[in-house]
Amino acid sequence: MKKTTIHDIARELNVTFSTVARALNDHPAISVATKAAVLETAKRLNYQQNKLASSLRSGRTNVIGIIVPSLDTSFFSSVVHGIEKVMNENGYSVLLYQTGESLTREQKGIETFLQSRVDGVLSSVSSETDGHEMYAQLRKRQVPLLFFDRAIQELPVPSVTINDYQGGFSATEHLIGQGFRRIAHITSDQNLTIFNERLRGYREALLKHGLPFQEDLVFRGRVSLELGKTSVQQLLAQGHSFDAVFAAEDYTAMGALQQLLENGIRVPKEVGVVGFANEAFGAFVTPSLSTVDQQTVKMGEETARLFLKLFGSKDYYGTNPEHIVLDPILIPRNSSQPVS
Amino acid sequence: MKKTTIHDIARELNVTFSTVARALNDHPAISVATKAAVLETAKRLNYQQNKLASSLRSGRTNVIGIIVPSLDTSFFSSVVHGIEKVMNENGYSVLLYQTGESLTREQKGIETFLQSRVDGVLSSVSSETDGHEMYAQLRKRQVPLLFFDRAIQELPVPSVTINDYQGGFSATEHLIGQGFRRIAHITSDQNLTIFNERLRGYREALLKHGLPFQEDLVFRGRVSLELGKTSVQQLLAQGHSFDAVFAAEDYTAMGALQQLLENGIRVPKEVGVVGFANEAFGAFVTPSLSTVDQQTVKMGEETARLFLKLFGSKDYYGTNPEHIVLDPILIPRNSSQPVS
DNA sequence: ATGAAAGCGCTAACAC
DNA sequence: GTGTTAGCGCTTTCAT
Repeated sequence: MKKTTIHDIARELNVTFSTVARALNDHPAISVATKAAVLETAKRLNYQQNKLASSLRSGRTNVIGIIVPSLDTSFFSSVVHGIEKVMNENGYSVLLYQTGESLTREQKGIETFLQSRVDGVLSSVSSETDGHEMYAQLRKRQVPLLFFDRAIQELPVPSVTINDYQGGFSATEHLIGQGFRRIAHITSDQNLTIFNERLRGYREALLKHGLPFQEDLVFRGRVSLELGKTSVQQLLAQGHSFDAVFAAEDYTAMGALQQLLENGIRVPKEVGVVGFANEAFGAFVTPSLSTVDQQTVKMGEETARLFLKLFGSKDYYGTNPEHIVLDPILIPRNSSQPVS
Repeated sequence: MKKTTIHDIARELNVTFSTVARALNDHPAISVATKAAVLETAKRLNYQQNKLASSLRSGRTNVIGIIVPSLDTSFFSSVVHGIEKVMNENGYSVLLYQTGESLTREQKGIETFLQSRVDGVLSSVSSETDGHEMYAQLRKRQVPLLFFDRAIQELPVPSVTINDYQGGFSATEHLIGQGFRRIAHITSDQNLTIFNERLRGYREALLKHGLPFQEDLVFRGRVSLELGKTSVQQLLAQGHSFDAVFAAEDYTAMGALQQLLENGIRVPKEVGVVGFANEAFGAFVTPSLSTVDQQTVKMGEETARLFLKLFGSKDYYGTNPEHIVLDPILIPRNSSQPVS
């Protein structure tokens, strides 16, 4: 089946193809009659506009590109869910690119997006310390860019993030409020702002309440169930006195929780545990895991909305970049509340 | 910054743009010298090929469209993860469309993909009983189509699914093997093949082992934690004698598990529970939840690979459609094993 | 090995 | 209100 073009419709109706084009794009200067006729014929001939041609000519694709480390995590898939939903409602299509935390692939993704002439790029970066140049490319070419969750701070680019500092702070303060005094922290060695900020929140909460910040209570590694377990093992083996664990990520918290229970330590009676991310399993485990919700879907929606708003304004890169910071929500559950 | 085109490069080197085009696509008939020069100049001028133009001309976009109900579920996001990974490795970009289980939006998604001239569509349908026509459109236009997980059986379209029948069968047989005899089943009222097949597997396993299939032990609704709870409540309230629950979905199984425990019923000692989907939480709850793994990432990868393979062959719709059926994997955990 | 020319299907500026 | 015209930036065929 040969594809129908506006020329086919035009021939059928004895008008020129530009009349057809106008009818299809409901241009103001078009008679009701021809418009109706064109629409009817278009439907009859099964016409589908060729967006390649229209984008090539008009310079707009109505496509945005999303860059994420991986969809195989509930966090990013849920953010992408939110982005796609809102963008789609506003007539945009979404190109997806996973980097697997690789800078090379991130590079390639941006290049592809550039070649596809996307109207914008929404990215959660793999590394904040590198990759400035490729993002500068986007700016040079005037392609709107927005960071979500993970931003390169040095770049003046709009962003939607959550207040990880506050998340770390309120998680820690919550533990303190529950009577815990010697709180260990398990975090990532990835040197991403999100983790550094959670750590900073942890530290500040301690200091605010007159508790010492001790480096030897901070454990780092690739956040995972495993890291949670080994950290607790070390804590125990090295005879550290501690009465709570705040892990910067839920799987890690889960590992800590499991290891504590395995060692016959009662949670939250003897040791309190708080995680971060509000993974689905937290509500179901015993004791249920206290955590910090990151409002993932909302982050996606806000990202899309901010993009749409800024894209509408004349000069995307002209004005001071807007930063939306979402408030994380502490979800106190049983693992951190010995009393209630 | 004005975008660089092959004409700019040509001008710079005093050759025609077609020479440049050839160099860029490394055409065989091109001198090593000019090719090097072109490549150097392209890099220097920051040239990025315009895929819109090239696709418009060549008729290939190297873009495929994916249609899923929602990314906000671990199942589909994980499948999409697998698809994108493989497609990307093979030089394709991925357009994403979420339907939210709405037929209208599915319709719109396909239309968008048609207009974007994607090289193929990979879809997990929202409804198997409707939407034949829009998928027929794709065929008419010779756009390769592949179903994954949820297929429309009546349509002769290649697909990658899992053997839900076997999943239901082995889950049920496992419970029987553990000594359970009166096994209730909780499933969806959505009338999707995947659920019907799990039910069929449940039924056949019962019959194979000389146990009666009883309609009043089958509960239907929107699969969810809630459904699991209410089903168990009904089971209990109506005084049904039962000693196990096989839920066609993990959250539902979790609800059942919670309700059982709330009623002081010991799991798996008194009642065994098996779910379906291998959600992350299953490994962490107490007792850990037996379930059936669906090999989500593998499904994505297989989907992509099958597409690539078929796309290579001359006549996509000519031959008999190939169906890949993955084997689900029973994951026995504590909730179903009173003995071990 | 390179050049010339046509055209993919559309948008948009300019006529009438 | 409709027609005419000129591209958007590339691929591809046919010459040379």
